[in-house]
Amino acid sequence: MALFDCTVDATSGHARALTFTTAHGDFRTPMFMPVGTHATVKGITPDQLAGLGAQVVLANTYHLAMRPGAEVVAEAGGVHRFMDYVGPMLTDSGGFQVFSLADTVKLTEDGVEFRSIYDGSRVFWTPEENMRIQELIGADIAMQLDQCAPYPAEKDFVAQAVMRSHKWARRCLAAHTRPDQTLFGIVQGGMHLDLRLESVRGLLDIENASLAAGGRRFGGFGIGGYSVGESHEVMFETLGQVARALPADRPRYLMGVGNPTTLVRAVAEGVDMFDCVLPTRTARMGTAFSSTGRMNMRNAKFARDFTPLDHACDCYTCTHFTRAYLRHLVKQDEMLGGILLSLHNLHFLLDLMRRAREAVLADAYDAFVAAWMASPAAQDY
RNA sequence: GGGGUGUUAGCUCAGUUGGUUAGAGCGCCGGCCUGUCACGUCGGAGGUCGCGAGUUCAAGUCUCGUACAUCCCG
Repeated sequence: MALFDCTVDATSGHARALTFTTAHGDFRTPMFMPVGTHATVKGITPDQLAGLGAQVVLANTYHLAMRPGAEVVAEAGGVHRFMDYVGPMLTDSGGFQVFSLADTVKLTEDGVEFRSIYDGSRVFWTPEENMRIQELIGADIAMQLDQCAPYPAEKDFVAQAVMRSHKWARRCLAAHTRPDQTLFGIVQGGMHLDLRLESVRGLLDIENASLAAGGRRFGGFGIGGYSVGESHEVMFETLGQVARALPADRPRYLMGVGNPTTLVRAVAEGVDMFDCVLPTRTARMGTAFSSTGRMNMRNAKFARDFTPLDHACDCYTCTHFTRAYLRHLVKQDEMLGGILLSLHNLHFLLDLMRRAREAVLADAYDAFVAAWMASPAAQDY
């Protein structure tokens, strides 16, 4: 298969199983992508990521551009060689960070000006500059610079964010040249279905114009602007229609979502890819996903519980350590606690998506969802 | 034997010229975490202020006695 080809291996209802080709290997969906903001999935070595069956790993353009600098990563031979990860990688544009981290953001006709959280210096990003940085970092997939509206927000404001994201999408697509890297456009529009569908149409118009001019197309599409504080039900009111409005021959990536039940349900709506800090961040804070629901390993009830973390799990953590020991590590603030829980939580989501794919291939995804929703694991949704 | 100092939450300590339901840090218990500035964050329980007596409208705060700890001098 050629670079960035996407094959639909199977469908089951709206759920899909895709194979996508990159210069660092294929990845198969449905898929969860571990987040490694600073070119490291906190506490987890690349060997361990491979062992977990991770496919795509994320890094963040904002953070890497500020430290150590995109040029340093480029000098190292690109982000893969820099962190010694051999599989596919994706960089978020950092647009989310520009708006969520900086206290003062100045939008101009040409781009966005903000202050670096690292040293307070002024930074000005045009879509072209953002593409240049992401090409220097060198992930297999780059994300367009976009504006993610907060929630709740006035509809006019959300509409403006959609318009701005479209302008930036056009310029990103035009500026993107690296042959071994593909670019994903991003759908915005908050919780408004009309804006969402308008956003999808806008991206497809931009793509068609680009192709007509001999330019590139989007390798896939991010669905941004969800999981920003709204309830799950509010998201699901529009998510399926938005996902299915996107081209069926390319991956749909729901950005920032990592709740197990949300993943299971979103796949049923036609979403293919996810990323989230939830499994690793909550792990470092002492929380574990499990077949019986979330477990706060700081709880006193585990002090003398010498059974495995999750009896139904075969990850390294669950096959080697007891709840009492894990609680001890977490309570004692030992770094191994966060590492072992991160390994487990990542395995949990990675394995969940592997089984989801099996279900799609067997055209039994409805049953998979039903079984999940009826299980104790879905209780904390 | 004489003198000094101390005794307030599980631990280490704050507590104004005596004045409403005695505080902090840590610990303990629990919640949160969704395109990671996250070893973060929010909340909760827990003290008859060593003990006894007194002065006072009012004592953790003053007086006396006493127990314990600790230091110094014999």
